[in-house]
Amino acid sequence: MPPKPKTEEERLKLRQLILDAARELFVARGVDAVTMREIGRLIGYSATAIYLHFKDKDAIIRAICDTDFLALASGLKQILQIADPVERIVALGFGYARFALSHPNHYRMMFMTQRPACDPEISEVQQGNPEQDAYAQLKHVVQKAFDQQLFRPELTNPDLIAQTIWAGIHGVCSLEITLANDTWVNWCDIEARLHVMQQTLINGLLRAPAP
Amino acid sequence: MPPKPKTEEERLKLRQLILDAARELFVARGVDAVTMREIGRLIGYSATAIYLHFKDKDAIIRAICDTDFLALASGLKQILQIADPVERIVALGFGYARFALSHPNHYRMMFMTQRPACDPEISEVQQGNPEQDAYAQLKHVVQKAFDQQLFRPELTNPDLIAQTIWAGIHGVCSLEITLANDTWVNWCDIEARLHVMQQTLINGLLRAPAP
DNA sequence: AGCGTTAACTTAACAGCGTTTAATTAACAA
DNA sequence: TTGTTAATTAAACGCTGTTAAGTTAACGCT
Repeated sequence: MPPKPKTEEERLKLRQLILDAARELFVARGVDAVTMREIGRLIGYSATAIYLHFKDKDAIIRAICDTDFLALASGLKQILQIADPVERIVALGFGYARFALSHPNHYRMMFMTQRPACDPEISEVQQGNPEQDAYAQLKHVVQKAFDQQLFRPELTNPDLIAQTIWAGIHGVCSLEITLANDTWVNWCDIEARLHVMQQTLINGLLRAPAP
Repeated sequence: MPPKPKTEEERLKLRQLILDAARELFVARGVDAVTMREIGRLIGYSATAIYLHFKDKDAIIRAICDTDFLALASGLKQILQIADPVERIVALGFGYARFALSHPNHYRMMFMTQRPACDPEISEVQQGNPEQDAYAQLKHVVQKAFDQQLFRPELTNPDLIAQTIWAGIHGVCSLEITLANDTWVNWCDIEARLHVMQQTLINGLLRAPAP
């Protein structure tokens, strides 16, 4: 409604209000289907008011992604405490997949559309910090297993191993998200697909065959 | 420019002209960035002329996808003649990946955005025909290897195996397409990633360890 | 107290989008 | 020669993200 100098706290509160509304709409119907005017309407402001807090729509998306990268990493954090290195990798994969499949529109936004470069200057996520960066978690866990020489001897690059695991899980999840409702393919149950992928990655990467 | 009753042949020619122009633009800059007016301009017609041949933009996309599904399957067809069943699966994976990585915008259109349901009524691609359907090719090749009991005994569903292979290759390609320019991850060489994924799938799925 | 400045916010407007409607034009059939 | 009709376009609609130009109310200053 009316203009009144706001404290920094109030400004942040409105910023968060915008983010929450945008996230809610994005998650429900996808980024492209949501309009600025709609976000404004939901929080009781005009669309242009949003531009006082975000440069453009992409900035909102980036900010949400940032938060969600943190949320993803945070959700996986406890898995790092599993003792067995192999079990830990598998658990990380399942945790990641659960996130992807239960927040498909989030996941699409984060990993299935080229993000606007996610400027590290701006991003609050500390790249490489396993507390905040899910890829760093995976890499850390893979490195531990690598140090114990659990992988096949021809695999000499832990990064390559981590990226292969990621790609495998991501492949299952992203195909599910984009083509689940496609009649073209006679899809098997998603849980089964995920499980077989996990087993295949383990069997294919580890030195000793799984019990 | 002007109006003159056209033969069916001429109509098809213009239809194809539209498709070719649209494909060129789509491939170069992605579906979303290309406008109807732009397609029209490229072929020397107004934007609205397109609507005499296609219901809407989605219809163009569908038609192009259809053609490209055929092109993909056709490009992979010769691989089916490889004798060794394992070698054949690997070659199919590489062929598929080569298509994805050398036509990223095509691939994005075909496998990374939920297509408008690709009505089988309209589609000219014969679903399940290995001559025309790349997934049918994979399934066929996997089935052959399955019949020879090359896969691990716990893998009792050939569909599940095929879908795992697809997901693995797709995971590598789609991550590359969407996140290659992302500074977040310290990406290994794409060829290396692809190769390790192939090897992992083979090692992880096959009964006997690879030589 | 009154005046200017300024922050917060809105309305109006712009350029562009996909698409629809209405108008134009040229060739054919009668 | 006149209608009819197919091919095409220009104009318009409602939408988008975004910008420019107001409007309004609170504050600091004289």
